[in-house]
Amino acid sequence: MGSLIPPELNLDCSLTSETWVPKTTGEFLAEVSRIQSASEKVLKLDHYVSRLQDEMKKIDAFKRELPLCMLLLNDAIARVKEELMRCKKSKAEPVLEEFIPLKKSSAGEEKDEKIEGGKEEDIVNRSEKMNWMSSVQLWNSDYDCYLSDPKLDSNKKRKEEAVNRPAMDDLFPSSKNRATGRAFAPFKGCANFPVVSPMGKEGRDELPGPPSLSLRTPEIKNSKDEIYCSGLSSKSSSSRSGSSSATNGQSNSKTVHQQNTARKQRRCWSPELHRRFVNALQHLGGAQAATPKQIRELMQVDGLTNDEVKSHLQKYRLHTRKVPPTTSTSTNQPVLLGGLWMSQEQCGESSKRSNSQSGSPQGPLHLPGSSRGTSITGGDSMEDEDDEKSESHNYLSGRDDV
DNA sequence: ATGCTAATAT
DNA sequence: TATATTAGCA
Repeated sequence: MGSLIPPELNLDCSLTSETWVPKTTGEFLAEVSRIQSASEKVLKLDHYVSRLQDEMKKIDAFKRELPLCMLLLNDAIARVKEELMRCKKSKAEPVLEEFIPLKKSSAGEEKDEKIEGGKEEDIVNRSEKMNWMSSVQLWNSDYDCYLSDPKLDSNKKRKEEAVNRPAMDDLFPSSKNRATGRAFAPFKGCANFPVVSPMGKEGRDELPGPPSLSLRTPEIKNSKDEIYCSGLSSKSSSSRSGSSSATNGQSNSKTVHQQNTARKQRRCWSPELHRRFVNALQHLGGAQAATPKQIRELMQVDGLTNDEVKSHLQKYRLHTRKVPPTTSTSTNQPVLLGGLWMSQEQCGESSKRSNSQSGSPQGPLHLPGSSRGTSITGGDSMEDEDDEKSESHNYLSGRDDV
């Protein structure tokens, strides 16, 4: 392989008389500026550019994860190239050399025109840059889609029956950070969309004002990061989202394999959702006593269906059965149960958010409950769930695993 | 409507 | 392969 590498890219330090010592772009430029010989400057700059490009190639594979690195690198390359150009120019007109201000700040515009004589490197560069740009874009849009219109798919997702369900869910930033990377993605985009109660389920309507939750099941997922769970969003707040039709020109059309069988999208039970569920369960007297319908009503989650609740309840029962809930007894083991269901929160599975403290900045989710209307403001930290805390419950230690 | 099982997707 | 969730049936 080495043979393929053009001399400029060769890392072998021996090529250069001196050992290559990494310098920051600023340092490097400053150093170069001290060089008198224009041709030497060009040489150095060129070399530096090569190195930068070489590194760029290396991290190319991780550009998604390292957008900032790419950016910095790109920026550095632009700066150096700019300088390179100046030098080359000045080489032509040596006289002006001293007048040339070395300004490093102007990274913005890059002129690709290379004087190298139109070597292919030039092309490479350019394409590389473009490439990078596009990838970033991709990334963004991708994400965007994800936020706003999951419907667009990405690779393989299952069917979208989504038709009547506006896409959306907001995600829990907290729980979402997956190692995969989009950690830094801006979540501001959380879409709470206007809730629609698709199913016209009776339930929640009766309750008073409600911050009922709108919860939609995720339309689709990317094979990779897919899992975004739906969060809860308050109905009232919604009203945005329209814009999201960002059907960015992604190549989403890729694999939309819609299955003929319109199978429902899996309901993602986010931690919050689950909390509500458990909460409701308690109000109703336990998993065994509660009925799906009642639970659903108590939960007041928009879009949640009886079937879903039923299913979840079933699973819940199974799990609790496995690990005998020593519930109220003082001996409760927070452990098992908690852990048990934690797993279920796959949605947020990797949600180990560093901030162990309050642990749940999740969303603004208030129980409608007039019962506990208090904590609106500080709502975040401690959940209002009185029950939950008092109960020693089992299960949800959802807040933090630390 | 609820509970259980089979089917199916992840 | 195991598990989670959905679909169907009683």
